[in-house]
Amino acid sequence: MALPAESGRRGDFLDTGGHAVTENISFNDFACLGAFGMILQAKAELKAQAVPSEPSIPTAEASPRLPLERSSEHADKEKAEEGSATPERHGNAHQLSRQKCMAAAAQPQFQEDVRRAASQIWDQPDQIIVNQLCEMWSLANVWADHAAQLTAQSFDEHPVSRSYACSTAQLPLARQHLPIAPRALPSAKFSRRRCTATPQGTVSQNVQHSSRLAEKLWSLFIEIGVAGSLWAQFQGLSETLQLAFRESKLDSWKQLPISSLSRAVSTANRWTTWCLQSGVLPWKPTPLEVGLWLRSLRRRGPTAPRGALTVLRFLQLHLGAVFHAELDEVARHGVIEPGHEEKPATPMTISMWVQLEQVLADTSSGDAVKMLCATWIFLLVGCVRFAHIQRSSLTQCSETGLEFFCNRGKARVRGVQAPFRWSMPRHGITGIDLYQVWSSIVLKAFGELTQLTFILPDFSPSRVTLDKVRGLNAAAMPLWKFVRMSRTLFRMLGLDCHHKGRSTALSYMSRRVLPTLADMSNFKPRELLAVGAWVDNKRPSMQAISWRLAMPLRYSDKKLLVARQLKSELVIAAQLAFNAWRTRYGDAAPTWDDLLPLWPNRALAQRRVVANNPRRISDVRLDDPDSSPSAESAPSVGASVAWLLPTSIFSRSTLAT
DNA sequence: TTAGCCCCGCCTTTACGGAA
DNA sequence: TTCCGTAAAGGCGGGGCTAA
Repeated sequence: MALPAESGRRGDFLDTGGHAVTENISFNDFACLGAFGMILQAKAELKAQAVPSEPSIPTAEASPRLPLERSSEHADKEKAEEGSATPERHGNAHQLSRQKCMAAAAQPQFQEDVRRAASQIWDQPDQIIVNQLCEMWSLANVWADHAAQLTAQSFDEHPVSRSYACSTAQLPLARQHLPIAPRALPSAKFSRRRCTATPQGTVSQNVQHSSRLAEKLWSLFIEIGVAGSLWAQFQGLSETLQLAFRESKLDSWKQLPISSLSRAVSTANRWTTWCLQSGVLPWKPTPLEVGLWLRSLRRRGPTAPRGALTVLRFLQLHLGAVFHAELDEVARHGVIEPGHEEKPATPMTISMWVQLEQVLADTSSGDAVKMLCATWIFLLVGCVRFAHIQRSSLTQCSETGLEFFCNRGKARVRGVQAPFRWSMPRHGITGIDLYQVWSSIVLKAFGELTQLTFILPDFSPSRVTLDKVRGLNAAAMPLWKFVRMSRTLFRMLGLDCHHKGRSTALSYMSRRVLPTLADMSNFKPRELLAVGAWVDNKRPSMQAISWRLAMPLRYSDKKLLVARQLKSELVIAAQLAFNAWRTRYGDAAPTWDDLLPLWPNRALAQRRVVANNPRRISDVRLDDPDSSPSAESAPSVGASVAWLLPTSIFSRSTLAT
């Protein structure tokens, strides 16, 4: 079989006998191949599970290499990383992959699936095509990895100098668990407090607020009246249809976040106030007048004009207000000031990570403190946003990992924010069982986990400081409170977190850790994407790569498993590096840069992950929907427990936003 | 393929009313 | 008087999309 000569171009695929399979396979066709290729791979693995030499993580050894032209420097580096990978093993892995594909293709139902999928591309797919699809996928997957990696390297503007001087022989026999020294909290008055549950909902308050704001927007629509672009159509409707139009508008606005609605209303108020003071007709402005208003906002901050222009576009779209936002005369005033530099949150230090886990493991820590610490660790090892954690339900628990369902993601597809699943390792850098600690508190307070649609419950009573918390509310803690409570906690622990010169507790401190470690581990582009879907689209190469690589990830049946194993690998790597640091330098707190020379190679970390995963998740996964956990069945550390939630949970609406 | 814009949810800060 | 709860608004991150 031949491969397309150049990435992204159309090309012919030839079978081994030199016959053209088809002409001009486009990238879209290739995407389709990827989709059912994943199906194929999943089915093949089910059949091939008995093969003992198959590693749990897709390592370099499991992927046959293509004869792509590569620089010797790169080849040397990769060789060093892969360690024990040999041509023989590559060949064996390739052969195994082919065998698995053929085994899966022999199943009648699967052949039918592939035939049906193939018919979407070719009019009359025959058995040859079906068979060739199997083989094409195994090579295409590897080809995509290499093409993406080479492209990424060619666009890498600021290559990081990495050192892999620390061989496995130099590392001490890394302990599976870091020592968890008893750590007395500075303020003992709240440390032993246990929490009780207090039912409380916030849904109605949010709905009422949304309704109020939506009504205000409708009032603006009426106020704009004939000056608006939608008014003529609206007036042409019958009274019944005008009511229907109003209802549809209100409904659509209520679906938007409250912050967006309130921003639209307040910006409209500021605009009309300025118009009043400046003698401008607010709903019949000239482009010059709108531009001058945007320019006047510069004193509020470097991005204030851009934010205002965004809202003007929103008002144009939703209310029909005419702000001429599409004209350059207006838009050029709504830009960020040149020279403005973004300053993202600094990743949490490894010392802080360890310290939070030590507090979590300390039996003298109170429930509120433990819940805060657990949330920080969840954010870190899960590599998710705080808002997503607070919209997530635990759906599966195994010996080595947890799987969650977030009922609303960030990405929008035609205006709809689709839900998504995410996974994380069950154990932290110190080896602590995160599920055990978290679930014991939640189960004690609420009696069960299946109805919980958030990770961190709000504290009760309201309006109290951390030391006076008595219980947990059946509602998600809002971000502002998490930040405030965390600042208090960090202050008590003597942790110093600053951003832009201010003491703070940015949730992104946690979320940026694993992507940083993935970079230190020299992850491949697709692996980076799997860890946190962290895409730098300001680099065009990465945008293209993210599209290309997201496709097979999206369709992969094992993406959660792969993501969790990659996250586990990073946690283990950090653990090994930290142990090496302590062996050499004692208790001195290292930065991530300090750990770079001690960073273990990937093969070592992967072996450790495999050693820690005695059974694959597919082995312990249960299909019994009644096996949901309860307070009585809370698993203990090391227990072989796995369960699934009933599917009905996925259709449940969110508690609070 | 690439550069760049659009859009909007999320993050963070600030200000203020009011409860403790 | 202190500090908590909340709203408002600026700022940031990143997916979606398209013209060149």
